[in-house]
Amino acid sequence: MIDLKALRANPELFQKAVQLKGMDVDVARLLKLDEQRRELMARQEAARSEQKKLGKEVGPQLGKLKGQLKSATEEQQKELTAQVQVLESKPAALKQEIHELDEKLKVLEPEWRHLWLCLPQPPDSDVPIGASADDNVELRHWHPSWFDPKRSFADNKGFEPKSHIELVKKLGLADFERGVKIAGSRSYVLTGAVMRLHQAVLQLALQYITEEHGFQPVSVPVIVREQTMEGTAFFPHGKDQAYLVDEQHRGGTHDLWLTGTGEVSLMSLHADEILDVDQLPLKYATCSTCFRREAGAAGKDTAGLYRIHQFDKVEQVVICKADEEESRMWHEKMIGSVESLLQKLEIPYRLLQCCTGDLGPKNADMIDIECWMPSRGEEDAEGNPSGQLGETHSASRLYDYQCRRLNIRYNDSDKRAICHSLNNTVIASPRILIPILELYQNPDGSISIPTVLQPFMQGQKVIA
RNA sequence: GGACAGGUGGCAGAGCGGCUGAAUGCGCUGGUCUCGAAAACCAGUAUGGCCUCCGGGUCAUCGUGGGUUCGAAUCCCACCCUGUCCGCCA
Repeated sequence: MIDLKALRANPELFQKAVQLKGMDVDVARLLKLDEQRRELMARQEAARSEQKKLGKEVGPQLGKLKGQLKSATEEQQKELTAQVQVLESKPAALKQEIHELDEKLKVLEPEWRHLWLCLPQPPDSDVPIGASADDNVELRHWHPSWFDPKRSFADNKGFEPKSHIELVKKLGLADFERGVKIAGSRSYVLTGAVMRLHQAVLQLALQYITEEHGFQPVSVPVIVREQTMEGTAFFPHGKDQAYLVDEQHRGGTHDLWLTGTGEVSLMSLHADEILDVDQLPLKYATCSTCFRREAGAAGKDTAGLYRIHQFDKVEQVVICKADEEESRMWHEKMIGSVESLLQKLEIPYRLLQCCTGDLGPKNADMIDIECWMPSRGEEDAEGNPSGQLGETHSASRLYDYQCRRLNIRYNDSDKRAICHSLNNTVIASPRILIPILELYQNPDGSISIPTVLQPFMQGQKVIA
């Protein structure tokens, strides 16, 4: 959410932000509604002020007159009633005026508010301008010595790769058919060692981020109120992507929503709180099940574990002081910690600087990480895939955009300010199982378990 | 799911139609006193919006939303939340 004062002072900046992000928000209309709203409110306040003043003068007199009415003769009653009417006429007119202004505000406010909520965070000046993910810019890449994605899989490992789908099917450790039978498209069942591998990678990530990087582990709700989705700025823009728990339909008082990321609840922990500067930065991590409708992705990545409706994710957030340097520092730190985790897992990856068009409404800056997935990409004449990088991580910097909506503030000596927030994927599984399963496969279809994951799998070294 | 009780400032707690943005106590901040501290005493101490000639002005907020009234923390309705007991249950 944008500071309306900032919008009024510099509308061009926000007009440009809308354009850079390829969004459709009528900034001029918002400004106009904002002006109308303030004008109506000013008139209403003046009327209320008058009403209050008048009430204090007239009220006691009215009380007295009405008291006298009870014991008055018929003649006196007429006289007193007339006096009451005179006294009541002016406040009544004001009441009517206030009511009418109220009605006008009620008409105007929903649209005003919607536009305000839709107004995006301007991209940072150093974010490259671009229309879509195709314009994202590679920052750096890394790979372990034993696998260079510049060469083919066969060149690296001496045999042609199987996809993670083939591998787990052959091992009998995943069942997509039954997943679909139970829950519909993009559903899956993991079994045995692959289920344990899924748990292992999550455990490793949570332990790593909490113990080595000092993030506080928190277990949070994944079914939340609409205001929680709105406060974290996933709504209104991302409403299509969230599953609705339609409680009203069956007589409940309010609906609930399934969260698509642990960020929603982690960020909402301190909604409407005024923190002390000494409490900052707050560093939280959670492991939560994430639900995504994948609306608009029909026909895309339909097979396997890449694009699915339900997965688990270790997510980290930082709530810090309103300081650009500090925000940038945490962004770097979080990205660095994920890089080092991927290096422990020995997965080739690259960092992408997302361009303006790929940022989403709430981000000032976003860095994605893509991991090497041998089964993706074009197939050659023999049907062997080229391999391709696939998105597995995303690190966002939001300045005060999210905390303003959530109303998370802090006291610093005699100043009060809105906090900054950041969030980042530590690991999302099963998607991360794709590079792990495919890169660590052996010619016989067995899968070696990465060394760092073995302690989380009772020392098991191979899935066969 | 059933039956009660209750939601007021940082905390405790009064108020139950106008004098109440709110008594009192605690806490916190500053000051007096003191070699220093404690105690005592004095003063200050909610949040947000709008306007401002930057002195201030004004409105809203006593769980939330409606209503009654010239006027609501106070009366009425709905909802939310918390506590206690019973039932069910991972």
